[in-house]
Amino acid sequence: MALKLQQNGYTMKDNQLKKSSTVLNKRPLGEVKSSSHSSFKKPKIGDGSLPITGKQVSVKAEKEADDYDHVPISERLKKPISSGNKSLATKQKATKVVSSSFKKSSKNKKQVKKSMYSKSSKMLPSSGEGQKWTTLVHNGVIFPPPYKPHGVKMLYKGKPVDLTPEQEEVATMYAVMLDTDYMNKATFKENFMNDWRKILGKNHVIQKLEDCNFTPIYEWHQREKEKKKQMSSEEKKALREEKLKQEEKYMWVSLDGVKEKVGNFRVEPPGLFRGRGEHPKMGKLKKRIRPSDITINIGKNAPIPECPIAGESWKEIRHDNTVTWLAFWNDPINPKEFKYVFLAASSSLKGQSDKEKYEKARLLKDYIQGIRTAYTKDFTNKDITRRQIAVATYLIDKLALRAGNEKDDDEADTVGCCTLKVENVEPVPPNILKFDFLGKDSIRYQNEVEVELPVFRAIQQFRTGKQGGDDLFDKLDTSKLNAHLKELMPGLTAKVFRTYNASITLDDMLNRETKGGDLAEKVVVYQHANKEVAIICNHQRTVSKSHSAQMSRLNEKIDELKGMLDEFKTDLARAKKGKPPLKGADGKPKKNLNPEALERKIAQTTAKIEKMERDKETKEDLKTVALGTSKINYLDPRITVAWCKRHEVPIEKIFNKSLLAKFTWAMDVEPSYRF
DNA sequence: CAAGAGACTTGGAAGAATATTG
DNA sequence: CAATATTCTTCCAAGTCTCTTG
Repeated sequence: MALKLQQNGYTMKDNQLKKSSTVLNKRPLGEVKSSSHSSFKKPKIGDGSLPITGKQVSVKAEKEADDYDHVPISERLKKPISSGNKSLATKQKATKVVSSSFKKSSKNKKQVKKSMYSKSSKMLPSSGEGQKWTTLVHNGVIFPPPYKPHGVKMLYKGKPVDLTPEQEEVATMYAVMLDTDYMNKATFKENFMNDWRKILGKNHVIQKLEDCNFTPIYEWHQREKEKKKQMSSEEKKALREEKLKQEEKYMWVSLDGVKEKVGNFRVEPPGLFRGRGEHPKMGKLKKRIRPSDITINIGKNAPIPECPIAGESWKEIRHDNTVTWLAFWNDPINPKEFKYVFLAASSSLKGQSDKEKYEKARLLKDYIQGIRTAYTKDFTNKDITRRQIAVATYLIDKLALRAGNEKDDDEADTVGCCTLKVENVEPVPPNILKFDFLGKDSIRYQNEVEVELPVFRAIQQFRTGKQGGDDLFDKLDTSKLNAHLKELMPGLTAKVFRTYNASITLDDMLNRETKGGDLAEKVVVYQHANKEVAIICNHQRTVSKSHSAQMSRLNEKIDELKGMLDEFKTDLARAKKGKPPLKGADGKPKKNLNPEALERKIAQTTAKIEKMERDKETKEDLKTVALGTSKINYLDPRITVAWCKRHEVPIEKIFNKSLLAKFTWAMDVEPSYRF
């Protein structure tokens, strides 16, 4: 089994989370990197651009393997495993496991020769508490290119204005957003103008936004976009490769000697802050980040990345192996907060904690009965805090609400469970609760649920004597709630319920609803379960601009097919009597078909209509539901993998390339796995 | 224990790439 | 094969939760 997990050069022991209290220690490094596994670590490091010192890792760089990364999986499968290139062979193997449709897992278990690159000797199994890595080598971050002035003049009171490049840059940020909804937001415009004015200077010609006309710049930008689109695919490709070449060295790190992908190695470019919902800071200028804003975290013996901007230097270098970030800078919009550079989701570090997340959720399975019994009992506890904790936990469990931390006044006004306001929950006798609030990302949550009478009464009572804007749970916050949850189960927090409920729902539905049928039908079963979870978690998306047009086009097509069907039917009736078919709608005579042929046509058309009706229905059904978020964050991939194995569904039907990479750790699960 | 710093996961939208269709 | 629809990827905002400090 272990051999199959090499993509990231690591394996994980099953059941790292046992029911003991030690379980929740962050990363049992010793276990993860036990020497028996580490000898199979993908030895690929360096690639020549990562300057790895002998001290860091005693492995030679292997260049060739990299190009291989860009070969599609299907292509890779065709190539024979080259025994001459170890890293290539290893990689291939890992890929094969991922992409094969579980024909026979033992086939993939061919022994890999013990690698000379084994690092078991330096994998100190006793790595300390909270330690995330031993060696870390990377090249820092890449900066967006400096601003290139275009010289297109905007108008002020109808007259062209000269702007310095700095002023023009900010004007262009605004002009480019002329066709967005932000133009209808007074806050956005005001914040923008305040920040732009600082750059224009006090006595600039431009004083009022209302007198500005950005359309020349907007139109210039549209033309540029069009130009880019019209570029021949050959030079598009050349451009892409050029970019890739530049970024190549920033894309990878060597973590404990293993080559891993970086997530966001590009420093965020300057722009206007696009806050969601009614964010008080929307439109503010997000200033350019310079090297002197950036703190780098890197292994002690690794060379300090060269600062990519000549004459400038990093703010600080740290060697903190208790964290996973490679770099951070302060968010220019909210300087109290940080922007981190982390490894990609496909990295072992992320995979490791992802697995731990699901193991914790599975642990909740064993406690959930007791927890539910306990909070049900507490619905009527005479201690109001206990009562509020009970009801809040109930809502988090039953409705998959988020915890609801306190928010500052300079953020959008959204709520979660603990921050629900009286006006967000309306009790409708006898026992219905009507929820209506803005949650994360200002996504609206609207739901009417029937609840147990004690819950209903408790909510009524929490509301009495309060204003609409007052906290429903006035005795509660997330830290109190989580502190309580931790007493019920080690490591339990509010968000675990979301993971648990999402995954258990998937597992349950897949196992109840898979009834055989063909591949397509099974995929539909999966999508149906996926949709159910997305609804529970309130994962929404805005309906696409062209949705209604698409729907009416579908309707037209269906009508057209129905017309054809009618024609076939009359023709059939006539053919049975030996008469020729009527002329078609276009007036042209039709081929004289025999009744059997017409019967077939009718059957075909009927099937086509039915399929289109179904497609139409699912399309309408899913127009506001986002399936991706739950797939990425809430559904234990092992449920999916095991189900695919049991029902001979190729995993690629469910997971795309990135998900396959993200979930390598889940690929060798037993077909019998249940959440 | 309240507030704040810090680090990490989760989220929808926009843009890019790819597949489908007319 | 161009236009359109779908899917994937990137972007970065917005959450959760822990730990430290006073």
